[in-house]
Amino acid sequence: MPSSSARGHLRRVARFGFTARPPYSFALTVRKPAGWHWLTPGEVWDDAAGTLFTGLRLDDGLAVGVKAWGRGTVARPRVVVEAFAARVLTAAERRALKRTLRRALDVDADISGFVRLAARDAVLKRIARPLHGMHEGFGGGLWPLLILAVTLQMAPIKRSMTMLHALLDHYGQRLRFDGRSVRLWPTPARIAAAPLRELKARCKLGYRARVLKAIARQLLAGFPSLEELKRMSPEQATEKLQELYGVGEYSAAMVTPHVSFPLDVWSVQIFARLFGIRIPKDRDPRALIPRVARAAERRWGAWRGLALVYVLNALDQLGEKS
DNA sequence: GCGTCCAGGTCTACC
DNA sequence: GGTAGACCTGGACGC
Repeated sequence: MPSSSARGHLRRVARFGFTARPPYSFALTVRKPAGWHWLTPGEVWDDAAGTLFTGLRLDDGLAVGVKAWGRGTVARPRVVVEAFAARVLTAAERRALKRTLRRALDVDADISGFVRLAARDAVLKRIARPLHGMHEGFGGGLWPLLILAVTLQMAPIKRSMTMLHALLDHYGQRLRFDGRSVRLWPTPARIAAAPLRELKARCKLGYRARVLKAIARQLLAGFPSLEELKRMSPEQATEKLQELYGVGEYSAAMVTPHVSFPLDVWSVQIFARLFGIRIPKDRDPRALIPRVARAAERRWGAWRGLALVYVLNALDQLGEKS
C-alpha cells in the first residue's frame, strides 16, 4: 500500500505547544472578523473544532502544512500546532518552523498596555470588548506581505482579492494533509521566471505584474529578512523597503515589522472621521494622510499599529462601511 | 448593451 | 522639491 506522501498527501512530522501571554485569543488572532487570512488566502477554518488548516514555506523552500487550534482561555491561553511535510524535518528546520510560528502567532507579545489604553480611549472602548485578546499576528513572511501590498494598490478590494487568488491558483502550490487542501504563496523564483504577459493575463495584474517581477528579482538578489529589518531602526527598515521597486510609503508601512500606521485613501477617511478631522470635499483625501498619522501617534503612541487592526476589524460597530 | 469613470499607490518626467 | 500624468483592469454607473 502506498504511503500517504506517495499519494501527494503530507504526513505529520511535528507537534508544538505554545503558551501565550494573556490576554490572547487564538481564534480572533488567526481569523480576524474582517476576513483577512493569517498565513495564506483561502486557508480552511473548521468552526466546530476551532481549528485552522493553513501552510507556509520555510526559508529552505520546504512546504509545510499547518494545523493549529487554541486551548485554555483568553486569560490562560495555549496554542497547539501540528506540522505536515513530505519528509522528516531536520533539527534546523524544526527550530526555524517553531520560531516562525511563534512570531506569526504573536504569542510572546504583551498587549496589557493596549488593553489599559483601550479602556480609556473613546474610540477603542467602543470596540475592544468583543475583540478582547486579538493580537496582530499577521504571518506569511516578507514576500507574501509584499504581494499583498502591491495587489492592494490602486484597486478596489474585490479586484485585489481576484488578483491574489489568481496568483495562488496559477503560481502557488497546493498542499493536501489531514483531509484538507490549502494553497501556498508562489515563490519569488516562480514569479521572477513567469513570462510577463502570461502573469499579467492570468492574474489580471495590469502594471503590477511588472512590479511583482521586479520585487521578486530584488529579493532573489539578496534582501534582508523580516527579522533583519526588525533589528534595524524603523527609519532604516522603511528606507530599505522603499528600495524595492513599486514599494512606496504605504506599502513599506504595511510590510515593516516595526510599529506603523499604513493609511491609504480609504482608511484615512475612516480615521479622519473617528478623530473629528474635517475632510474637505474638493481635496484629495490623501492630502490628509500626514495629519491623520500624526493624530494617531499622539493618541495611541506605540499602540497605534494594533489600534489600527482593531478599528479595521470593527467597522460595523463604529458605523463605518467595510 | 455600451461608454465612461476611477479605485484601499507609485514612478517618472518635467518644471 | 513639488507636482501632473501614466499605469492595468473590471465593476459601477448613467444613458
